[in-house]
Amino acid sequence: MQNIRVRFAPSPTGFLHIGGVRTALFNWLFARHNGGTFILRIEDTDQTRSTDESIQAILQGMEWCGMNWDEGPGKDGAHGPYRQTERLPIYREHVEKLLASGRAYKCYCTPEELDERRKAALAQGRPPKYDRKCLELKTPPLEVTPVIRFRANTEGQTVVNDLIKGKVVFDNSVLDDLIIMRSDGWPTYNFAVVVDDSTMGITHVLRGDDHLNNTPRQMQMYEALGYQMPQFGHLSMILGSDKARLSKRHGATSIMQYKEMGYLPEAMVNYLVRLGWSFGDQEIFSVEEMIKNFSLDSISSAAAVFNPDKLNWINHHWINAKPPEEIAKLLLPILADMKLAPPEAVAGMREERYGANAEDDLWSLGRLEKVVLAQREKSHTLAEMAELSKYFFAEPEIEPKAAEKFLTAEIKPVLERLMALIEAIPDSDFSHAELEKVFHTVMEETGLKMGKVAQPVRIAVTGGTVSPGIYETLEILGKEESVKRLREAVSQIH
RNA sequence: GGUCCCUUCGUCUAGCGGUCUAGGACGACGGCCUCUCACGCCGUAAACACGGGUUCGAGUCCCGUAGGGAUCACCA
Repeated sequence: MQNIRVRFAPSPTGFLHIGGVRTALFNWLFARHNGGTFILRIEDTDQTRSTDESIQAILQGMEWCGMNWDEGPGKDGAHGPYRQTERLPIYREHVEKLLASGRAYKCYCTPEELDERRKAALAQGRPPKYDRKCLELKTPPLEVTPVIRFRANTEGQTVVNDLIKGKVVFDNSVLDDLIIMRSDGWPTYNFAVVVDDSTMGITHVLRGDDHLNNTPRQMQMYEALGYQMPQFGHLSMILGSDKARLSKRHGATSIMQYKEMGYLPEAMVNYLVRLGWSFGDQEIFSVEEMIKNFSLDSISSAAAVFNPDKLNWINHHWINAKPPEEIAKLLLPILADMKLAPPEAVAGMREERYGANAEDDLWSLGRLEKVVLAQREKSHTLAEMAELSKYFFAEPEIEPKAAEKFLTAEIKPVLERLMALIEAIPDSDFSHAELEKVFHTVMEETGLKMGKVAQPVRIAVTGGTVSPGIYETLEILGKEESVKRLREAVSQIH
């Protein structure tokens, strides 16, 4: 079998989009499954819209998702360069070839003229195709810098044997002579992709199905250039809840926004791979499982609606499946962003000195891990986990409604007794087991049930009615802090 | 508007002519568990867009219709 070479070719005109990530992912999985080569190419011929910032965002996004490229920016291969702006001589050379063979010609029509004629055609109900005015032009106007057009074959049909959509037939009469090089000397998309994909030895072009209509014209260029045709596969789009193409108004669309909201790359990739691809009834996939089982023929050809609820569920799964220590390391910067941890704590962690010493350090890795263990089953995102864990890192404010209901005069002596018993626990033995004994003692003495005792304590130490198990909560807070908060709460009861 | 693509529960999907009284998952609802919230477990409701063919037999093949999407730039 031939060595498979695929590519992801984003244009750096914004942030890396969720849809782009899925396209990249399918290419990457296809390459990895088949032991092929995955290439990252930057399509930045539109100088007015491309930015270096966007390139960085793309590289970051790819790296965060764990999609490594074999050739591309920072990874030179035999087929570079991998930025279109660095490939100008290659495009020029190919244009010359087409000009020489008569498959391309210069066109002196101005954008204004073209626009006018397009509108006129549309008004008369005719397709707005270029009229080939300049094809046989004898005396070119000197004051106009020409563009180069590809001379399309408008006879017969072009058949795309698409890997995903199946056989798609186009009448060549729908094609027109499109511009392949602009007056500023830069190639346009349809031409640049063909040149790049051929010269980079791409064997399979897997891209969004918004490109399906471009395929017949690109196929003609392969022919005209004498290049071997790759196989095409067109992936369906990702839609928003209203079935319109996913965009900002549906919420976050940049992959790095998801990182900031506390989604794990494992979850994003897992969610995205299941959007349009399936493997029996399996929902949860590790990257290894995806690579092992990935196949083009189980890709759906229908568009899929992006569902945040399911993403949350998958993220929840991976938060619980990943080692707590790693989650703890990811949680800390988020706490810092929320002003619940000092920047030094984050810096300390990066230096790996962190958590080695102080037991009383609120942000030690060990303590953070306990928080993770206590909160992860109720967290859909790391941001949510941080939000739920506020009271472990700062004094809580007690919710008035909860205080009114649970911190009553009747419960005051119970809390006082409990506090005394907690204080009597030796520092060295302040554990789940000892706390349990204390609670049971109080319950026996008072005849109260667990719920009657636990809930006031919970409110006293966390400020609210929701927290992990009360023993875990107190243990994480530590003896001193627990007693302090209880005392404070009791003193508020009159 | 032309061309192209798509159409199974609200959503992601299984299904590749008989095993479909259509399966799984998210979400919803109900219950169990329980110190709160969750998790977990059990259960319920929920779909083959419509109409014609082909066939002994169609969710599965073909053709229409409808609906949705994409595309028609000196953007990619």
